[in-house]
Amino acid sequence: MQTFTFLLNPQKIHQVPDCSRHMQDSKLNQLEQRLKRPRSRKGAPGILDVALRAGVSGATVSRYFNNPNVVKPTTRRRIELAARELGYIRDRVAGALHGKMSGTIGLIVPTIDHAIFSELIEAFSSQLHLHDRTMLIASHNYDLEREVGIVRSLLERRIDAIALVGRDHSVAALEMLRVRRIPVVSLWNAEGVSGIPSIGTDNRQGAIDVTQHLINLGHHRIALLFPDTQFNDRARDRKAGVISTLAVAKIQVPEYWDRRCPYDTAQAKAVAMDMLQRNAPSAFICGNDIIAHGVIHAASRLGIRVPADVSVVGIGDFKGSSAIEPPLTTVRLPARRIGQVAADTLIDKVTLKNMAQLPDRIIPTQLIVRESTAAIANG
Amino acid sequence: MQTFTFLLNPQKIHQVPDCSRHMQDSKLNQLEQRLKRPRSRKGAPGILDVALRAGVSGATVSRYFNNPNVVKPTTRRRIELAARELGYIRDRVAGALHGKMSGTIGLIVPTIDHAIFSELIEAFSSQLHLHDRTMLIASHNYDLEREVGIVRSLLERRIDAIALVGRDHSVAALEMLRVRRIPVVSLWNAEGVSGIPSIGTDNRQGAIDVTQHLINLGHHRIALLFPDTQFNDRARDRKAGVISTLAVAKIQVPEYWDRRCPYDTAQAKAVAMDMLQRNAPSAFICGNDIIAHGVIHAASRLGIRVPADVSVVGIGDFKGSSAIEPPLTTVRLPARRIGQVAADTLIDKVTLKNMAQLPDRIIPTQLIVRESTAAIANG
DNA sequence: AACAAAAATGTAAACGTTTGCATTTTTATT
DNA sequence: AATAAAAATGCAAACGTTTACATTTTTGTT
Repeated sequence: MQTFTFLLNPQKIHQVPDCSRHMQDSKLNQLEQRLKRPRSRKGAPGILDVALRAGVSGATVSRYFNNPNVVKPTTRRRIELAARELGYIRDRVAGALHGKMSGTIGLIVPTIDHAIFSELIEAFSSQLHLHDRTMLIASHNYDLEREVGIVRSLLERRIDAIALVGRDHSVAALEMLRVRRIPVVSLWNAEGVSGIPSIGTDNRQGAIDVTQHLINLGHHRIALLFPDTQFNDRARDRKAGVISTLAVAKIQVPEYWDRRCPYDTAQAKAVAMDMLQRNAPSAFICGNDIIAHGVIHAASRLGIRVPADVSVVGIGDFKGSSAIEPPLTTVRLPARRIGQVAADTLIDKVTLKNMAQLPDRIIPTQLIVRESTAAIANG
Repeated sequence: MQTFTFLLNPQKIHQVPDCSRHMQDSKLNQLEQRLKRPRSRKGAPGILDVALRAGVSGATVSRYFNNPNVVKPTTRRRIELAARELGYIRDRVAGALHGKMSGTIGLIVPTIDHAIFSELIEAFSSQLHLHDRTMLIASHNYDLEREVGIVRSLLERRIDAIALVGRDHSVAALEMLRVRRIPVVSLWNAEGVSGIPSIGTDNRQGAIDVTQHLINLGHHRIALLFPDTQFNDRARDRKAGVISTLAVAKIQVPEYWDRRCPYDTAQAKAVAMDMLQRNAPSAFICGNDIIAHGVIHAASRLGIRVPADVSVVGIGDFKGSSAIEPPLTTVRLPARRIGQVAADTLIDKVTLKNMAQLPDRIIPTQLIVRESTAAIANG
């Protein structure tokens, strides 16, 4: 609620921007310029305006902003006052030019518009803001070619560090980052890629947990509904976990129960309805909660009771999974935590210049048993 | 998939940029440094390295990147080659310093982790990328104080323009933007704030449409489930639309059917269960789809049929609203379109420097009648 | 072939900070 | 009070581009 007073000197005089040898004029002009108007672009005051007003040199003002305690308290107050009166805002761009950090950190996600990533993004962004950093974010829609362009674009903006979601990345992008020694972390997966530390969760383990849960309940007629695993390492890991666990229990999934399904509730619902009407399994394992929601809706539409007639598990514990009817048994992925840890890690790396390779951080998943699963009646 | 070869020319000789008298050591160091590594920060080549390799001046290289068709095709190719060989990446920070646009545009949203905003964000971001711009995004969680800090922070990063979601903004923030003549648009609402053009949708009209739909079906025992309207102008507009439409139809909403409900399916479910068990209305109007989902789940849990026993409408047409059982009658808000138009508008304003006040853009809503509403049996 | 006009390129001064070094002021020590 | 040491400040050269303006090269015309 503080009031800024923007002092604009009305009788601005601008002389010719004389750029030639004989410096006499030039020097004078410069001086004049500085006296007459709040110099610098767009009428915004610069560090020198503040300095002038506070009766110190620009260097001192700069120091005041970067390391206040090296300037004398008296001076400090004068600068503070001057800055406030002029409505001064630092220009980090100019600062960054000088080899300083830009204060921006990049985040590349497959897509922003996705329940689980938006949680991650929000957490990452908030954590950065807490430390006076800004986030540059971009999405590539699972297109590694685009990822290269995005990395380049972020590099052009001098990001100090970058977080990449997923394990599959374009070699060119990684190489650009390596050459420039930009700290990188890989998010979401347990194990990272060559030389890139990862902060993530064990997707495989999460999948194992829900599968085992179903097996424990006596299910063996189990259907799988997973997204395309080719360009999605999360889905790949999860499905692998499911398959291996089922194998241990000697459960085979016939081909017509192993269906591919995009990340979309409506489409999942359609696929599930089809399956439920023909040859219904006793349980569905879904690649993520969004798909699981579709299955539950499909059952609801067909009057098939969950969990009495069919059990459903998801992976993710998205918003809404606890509220759906019946509440969904799933495995919680610590999206917020990952975002937060990622931000902290990168800030650390940047400020401490600690180039030591960090160990991977695995943040555990958690099986959440709700009401969409039950033991089969005739075990 | 192309391979970059990073050719580092070891025996580069550069003349001493002699600045100052007694530079002996320093001079040596500098020279040494330049011999040892491809000059400039972090081992990344600069525009001058490219120029040297291509046998032209830095100016020409700069021109090549900013306006290729002013350099002769022959030269163009040489520069292109040199840049590729060195793995050169432009430094927009340095460019921006020169008064050029920074190429970044800000977006401030109440929260990123929100179905409808993340759609908006994704669209905005994609559109910017299409035009080689980058998005700086931040969220303030409905805290106007924080908004000031965020605006300042974005300004420090020299954003070229900014989009603000909502109509309520801190005066200080707006003033900072005004002084620096940063193009601003206000998103989401039909009418903007003083002097700020808006790109949005008529929330009021959307609310009127769903309400009228319900009235047409013969409902008059109607309950309202809205978020707190104090810091949320969208919710405020919507509720106002509902109330006025009901008033025209001479329908009163008793206080116990006018309930406040946060933006959360689980909590909406709880509130709705309570209402359905005591004194059930014949229809629910929900402030947004998320809340409507909660109501539908509540009914499902209690064995109350939708729409046979109770009708439910939402506002928003979020992902999942078409797949829920029963599919939700709601009004579609053109989030993606708003994001896209916003991006285009701001880019236009920045590049054309067209400071003429733009007219507000109202993108229409659309009533989507699905299966969660029905005429009441005993009209 | 000579010349003017147009196109391409080079030169060097900005852009708004930061920071090493030099200088001044303050504080502590005798 | 004189001096050394420490703290505070000032000076001016970076940082890596862009862009007037000057200069050179190319093109077109006769």
